[in-house]
Order: sequence, then C-alpha cells, then structure tokens
Amino acid sequence: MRLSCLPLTTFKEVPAEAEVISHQLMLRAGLLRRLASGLFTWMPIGLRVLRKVEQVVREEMDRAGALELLMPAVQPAELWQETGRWDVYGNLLLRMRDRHEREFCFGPTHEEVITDIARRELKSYKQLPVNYYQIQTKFRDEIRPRFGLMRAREFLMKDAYSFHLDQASLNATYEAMAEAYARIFTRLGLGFRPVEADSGEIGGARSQEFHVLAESGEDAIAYCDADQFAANVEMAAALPPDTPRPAAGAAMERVSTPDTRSIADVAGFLGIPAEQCLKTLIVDAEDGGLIALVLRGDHELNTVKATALPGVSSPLSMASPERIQAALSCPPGFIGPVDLSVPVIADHSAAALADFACGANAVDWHLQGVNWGRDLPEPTTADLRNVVAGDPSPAGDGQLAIARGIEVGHIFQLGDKYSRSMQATVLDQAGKDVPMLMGCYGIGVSRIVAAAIEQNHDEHGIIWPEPMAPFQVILIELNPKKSAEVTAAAQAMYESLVTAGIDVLLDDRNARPGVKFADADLLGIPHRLTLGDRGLKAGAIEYRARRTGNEENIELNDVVKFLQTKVLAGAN
RNA sequence: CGGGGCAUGGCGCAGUCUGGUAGCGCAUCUGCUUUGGGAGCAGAGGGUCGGCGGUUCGAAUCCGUCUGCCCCGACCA
Repeated sequence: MRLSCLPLTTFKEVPAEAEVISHQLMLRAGLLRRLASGLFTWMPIGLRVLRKVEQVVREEMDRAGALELLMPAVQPAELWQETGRWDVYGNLLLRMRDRHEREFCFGPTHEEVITDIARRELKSYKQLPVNYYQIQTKFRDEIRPRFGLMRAREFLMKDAYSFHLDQASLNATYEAMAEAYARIFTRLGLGFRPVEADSGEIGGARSQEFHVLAESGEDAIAYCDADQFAANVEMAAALPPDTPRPAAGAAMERVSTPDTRSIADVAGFLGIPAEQCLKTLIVDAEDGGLIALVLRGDHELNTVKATALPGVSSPLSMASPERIQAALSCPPGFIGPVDLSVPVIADHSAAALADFACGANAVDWHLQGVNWGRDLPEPTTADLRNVVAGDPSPAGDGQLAIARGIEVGHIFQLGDKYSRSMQATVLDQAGKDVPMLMGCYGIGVSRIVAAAIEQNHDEHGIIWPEPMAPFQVILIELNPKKSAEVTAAAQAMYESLVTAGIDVLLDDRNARPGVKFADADLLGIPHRLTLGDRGLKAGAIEYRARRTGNEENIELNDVVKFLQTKVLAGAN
C-alpha cells in the first residue's frame, strides 16, 4: 500500500475522550474512529490488524478440528424464550421489532442459535463430537461501555460451541481448546496466562479465562511460577498459615482510643502494625440477624468467599450503621469479637494472631494484647480474604504473585443447560434420546487488538507484535520532491518487496522526514526502511527495528533477503 | 441505574465567574524558502459556541429543560 493513496490523519495530541493508552494510540494513529458510545469504525490500517488477529484465530481453530460457520447477528425472541434468557438477560440484550411486530434481538452470544442448529442437524451419537465456531460481530448493550475497544458494545468475537455424547468427550475438546488458545496467544506474540475462573451461574464443571498481562488490566490475577498455579484473585484460596499461633505474651488491656475508627488510625495510634490488628465486619445474616466476619487488619474481605459461608445473606450486604448501633450498642469502628453478641467467623490468618488489638465494642475504646482461647472463645474459621502477594500457592509449591490482566478468552463447559431446555438430543448406542453435552469457547478478537497495545507500546506509539502488525515493513522515502533518483529507487524497492510477498507500506507522501519517522513510530510497524539520497549514494538503505531501536545499514541488493530472514523469523 | 465531570471549526484548548456579537496552537488549502526525528514566512478556508425554551436592547456567557460524551461502582470477550 502506498501512503500517498491513503488519507491518514494522525494526531499529536491525545483526544480528550480516550482514557486508556490503547484507545488513545488507536485514535492518534488513525486506526479507529468513534461513532457513538461503544461503537467504532475500524479505519483501513486498523482493520488490517483486526483481520490478522482473526486469521490466526481461524487457523488455530481449524487446526484444532473446529468447523467454521456463520450465524445471523439478529435472532428471534422465540429461541431466547425457550431457554428463559429472554427475561433473564435484561437490558444487556438489544431488542427490536420487525414490521410484523415480531420480537428480535441483536445477538450478544449464540448458544440458542447454535443449539437450534445442533438439534436439527445432529441426530446420532455417531456424528459427535462436533465443534462449531464463528467469527462475528456481537452487540451487548453494556451498562457502561468504556476504555475504547476494551469494553465496546459492538465487538468482534470468536465463539465456538462443542457438542458431545459424554463427559469424557467434552473434557477432550475442552482440553483441545485450552491448547488451541495457548497457541493462538503465543503465535500472536502476547504475554498471557490461563487462569482458573469462576464458572458462575452457568455451573459447568470447569472454566478457564485467558488473560493478557498488562498494568492497565481490569482483573487481578494471583499466580505462582513454581507450580503453574493461576487464578482470579477472587478465586484463589488463601491457605491457613502453616506456622502455629504464638503463645500469648501480653495481658488484655482496655485502651482509650478517641476518634480512631479505621485500622490505619488504630494501628498508628497504638504504634503497632496493621497486621497485628483485627478488623471486624458486620454483615447481614440469612435469618435476618447479623454475623461478624473477622479479618487481619491488612487483609481485604473476599465477597465471593464470604457469600458462600453458611448463614450469610446472599448477595452479601454489609449491615447498616443503624442496625449495628441498635444490635450491638456500638457504632462501626469500635467493634471487636470479644464478648460480641453475634456469631463470629474469623479468617484463618486472623485466627492465627496472638496479642492482637481489636475494637472493645464501646465508643472510643479498643482492646490490646487480646488472645483467642483465653480472652474469647476459639473462633470458627474460614477462608474469608483475598490472597495477597507472598501468600503460599494453593497448588502447594511456592509463593503467589499478583499481576493485572485483560480477559481475552474464556472457555467453559456448559453441560446440558441449553441442550436440555431446547431438547437438543441425539440417539445413543442404545437407541435412546439423550441431551448432548456442550462446551463453549470465546475469544474477544477486537479486544485482543487493544490488549496487544496495552502490553506493547512506548512513549512514541504502538509496538505491534509481528503477527498482528498492519504491515511488516514501512519503507520511508525521504524528500521525494528533491531527488528523482531516490523516488525511483524507493519505487523499485517497494516493487521488489511486494513481489517477494512482504507486507509493506510505502511512505511516499510529500512530507518532511520528521513527520514520517514520527508516524512510523506511532503506527508501530515492526520494521522500518529509510531510503534517502545519502544512503543511496553509498548503495545502502537504513534499517531500524521499532521495538529495540537497533539500526543497521543494508546493501540495496540484500534488502529482500535480509527482511525475509528477519521478518519470517519474527512471524513464526 | 446511582455518583462526579465535560460539551466552543477535524484535534487540543482559552473565553463563561463580571452579558456587548468568538480567539489561540495543531491540522487543512495556496505560494515561496526549507528537508535524516512532528520546519519557517506570507496568505486563505472552515464554528447556528450540543438542542430547545426563557431573561435581556443585546446571550458562548445568566435561568430552565433535554441530549450526547467521559470517569467511579455492580457485569462481561
């Protein structure tokens, strides 16, 4: 492609609407334009990136034996009513009516449609397993679209759905998809991690998310390199400390602590570390009463774990200050587990403390030197907290670290949820109708593009991983108006690169060198060739790698060969 | 949906408090000079100041109302 034929407008300044770096850079580089909230136009160069990602996904899905098809974006309400999701899905579903007043939605996902296909097409166990996939535009009317492509309302997704006679077959395809996903993200040149995830409402046996690691990621991931453990922070178990509780060394003492409510205040006032304090949270109980959850001062409550506790109301709700005052005769901020009139559940780490400080259940008073078993009963213990860096790995070997990630893929086992409600059955060996088991496997194709930028950029712009770069090479022709020789040489070089099958962008615009260099950096094309009169005289062209900034001069005649080894080496 | 912020040429902003008929930088167009990291000079085009209503002799500016966009929370590829 010749840049002189492409109306490309790049910005020096960051558009005010963009908050995250990927969104900013895509707007500045002219890859993306916003139409409305959560709706974007992929401009020509941006679309090339999207297509390259799509192609890698497609190749690996094909290699894993999945079958590509394409379902309609618009879906009839009847299918969604069959599974009950027409009512459950709520406002995320964009609904519409046709001229006959029939109800439709713009598909946010395709379980219903694919299950309808499966029940019509698949009649015998002999046809199983089957794994169908598509790469298609989805629409989810997100409550709050944000961060550009990261949470757009309309987005490109690869969604796959597999059908099986039995669990063993489902497991096999699930594993095959996990491997295919790992290959996809590896081929795309992304730093990623598969993590154990909450299977949530769907209730399937297994679920894994694939996260691209980036500072700006929305999700916190706990992982351990020693034993390969990785899970969403919400999902990671915090093990009880393996060292026994120290012996009590201090006598319990009531201390006046005027106006010190927060852990930070208390720890500061008493001159002790936060991990020597207890934090007592009062939550509503299922039976209408209250329950006290006790954590170490430096730990955070994990709401997923807390909700799962017997007796705790679901969803979790913190008791109001009024209820606390009424039931305990003490405002929040001075509550503690000693002589507390409601049930106490302590986190393992909190239960392992000796000589700790906590609220005295009286305004402006705390207790110090408190010990379980002596000053108050041994508590019921449970895992209540989020894991923190340095915690032992639940998999048993090594310590956890915390990283941030962007979820770009999710695989899970659906079981018979949809096949049962939609009567998608096949005849088994015994000639009996049985509902098929299903798996489902998603990849956010457009989100990958944003995630790649979040992970790969510098102060000058994007640094595309080779396999998704819009072009492999940018050829900059310096001062085209000044020298006919340079122009001729650039054209000849461009032609020979194209002939060699190299994806090259020729910057033949009549612009100053600085503009071209800046745009090349902003666009993030991995390999840059610069042809100017200076080099031409010496019979050489300058090469520069976007990521490293390394430069070298290449003989004109060697350029194609040089790039083929360089570019192809990077692409596979 | 709750909370906060913003809306002025394509982009970034000033002007709003204290009403007097719109300005700066970038971008765009023309010419000349320049040309290895976002050039200089001279000129040009482009804005019903988000919409509607009100106050006023007069509204970007004050009042009301609606809309759009962005950020923080619960959801998700």
